Amino acid sequence: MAKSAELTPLGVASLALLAEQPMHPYEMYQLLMARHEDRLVKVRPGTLYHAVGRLEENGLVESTGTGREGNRPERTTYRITQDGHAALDARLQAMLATPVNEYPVFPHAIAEAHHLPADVVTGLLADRVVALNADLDFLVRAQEAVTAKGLDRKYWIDITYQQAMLRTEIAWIRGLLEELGTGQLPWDEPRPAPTELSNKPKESLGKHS
Amino acid sequence: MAKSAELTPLGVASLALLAEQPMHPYEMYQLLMARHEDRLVKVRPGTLYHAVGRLEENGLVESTGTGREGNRPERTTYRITQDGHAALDARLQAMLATPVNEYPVFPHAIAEAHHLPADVVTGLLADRVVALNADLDFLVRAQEAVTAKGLDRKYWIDITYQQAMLRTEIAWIRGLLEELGTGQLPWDEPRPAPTELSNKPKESLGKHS
DNA sequence: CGACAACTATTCCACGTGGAATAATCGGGC
DNA sequence: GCCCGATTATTCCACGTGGAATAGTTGTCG
Repeated sequence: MAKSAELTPLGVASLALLAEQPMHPYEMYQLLMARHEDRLVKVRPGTLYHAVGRLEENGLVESTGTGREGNRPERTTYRITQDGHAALDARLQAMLATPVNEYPVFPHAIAEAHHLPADVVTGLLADRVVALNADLDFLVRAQEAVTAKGLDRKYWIDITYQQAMLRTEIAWIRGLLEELGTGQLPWDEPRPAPTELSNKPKESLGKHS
Repeated sequence: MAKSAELTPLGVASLALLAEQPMHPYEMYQLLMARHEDRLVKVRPGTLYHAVGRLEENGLVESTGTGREGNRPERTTYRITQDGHAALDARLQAMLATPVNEYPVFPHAIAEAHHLPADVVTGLLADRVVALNADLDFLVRAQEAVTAKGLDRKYWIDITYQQAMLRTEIAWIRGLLEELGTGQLPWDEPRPAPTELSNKPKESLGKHS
């Protein structure tokens, strides 16, 4: 059990799988894919092995022997430990309770959008709305599929969350497009003063990182 | 001008600054901080120097001589190139038009939340709502401050976007808390079957990465 | 006027990720 | 019965990030 250093998202996903049942890494990969968890966590085979290796170094999982089937490379099966259960719970609690800024690119993009002319921006945003609608559609289908299957709702609440967020983004962009179209929101004027770097005290409004 | 390899967020921010005016890296750092752009982009002094160095390798910026003031370390001033302007525009357009999955942790957290008992989850979510409300408050203040200052609205539309998203998340969580409270959404039953890894064809619903 | 904190300015190292490389085996068509 | 592509299963390397380390310099409080 080395120093902890915070679980990565893939670490959490792996631990959660091992909490259900012992497995070898490739089986985790298959399960994650079969359950479409790659929509929630970035899953890359290479990264997965590293993630599990780290879990082992930190004593959160341990290998329960290595088996071989035919002439395939050796597979190491892992199981979760007591420490692993504790770490998983702790991390999950933190992820639920504490919002963190993850620096999504879209807000950054609109903040810098004034570098582009208004008509270009409207075109691009219209494209985005189309793409977002496709995503939303997909989520609605997914929800239908999963309800039809009778799967317990607590296993897919994230779908309703993503729908809600998507709908809001679409609505917000539509509003912006409207304002740009009617000229309510002026855009293409030249920028005022280039630099400012005065020495006003500036109350330091700290936020969570 | 080496191979392109896609601009990082900090690369975009740096380029955008140099599009206004030539500068040395530390000045960029100061400007980004003064403008509170670190709310939109992760800014770390170390990373900034690397980012600018890479921009130079790729021919997007070039140094316009190195000056020294007193006995301070040497400062290299950079300016944007033609290629730099093009790359910035291209990247901005892509960021605006194309939604990408950035794997935020909260959806992942709620998807795994069934590992925890219902009353714990409600407590954690209540905490999150408090924190989110504080964030929202902050953004409302920021908006007031910036309107009072008479700053052109196109420079802070991202604030209204973030408010909208925040409000939606809060509302969604409140809804979930309601359902958990009334027992409308059952939670604490034991999980049904552990593994499934059958071989159903499973239409491959591709999405943007 | 001396000490100490904060700012200026940059470099360096360890870590996690993504993607390619490897290699053997299985399934399907001709 | 043989070839080809997909699947199984894992390793390795290059890159970007975050945080610490460094070191001189300005401002401030007693």
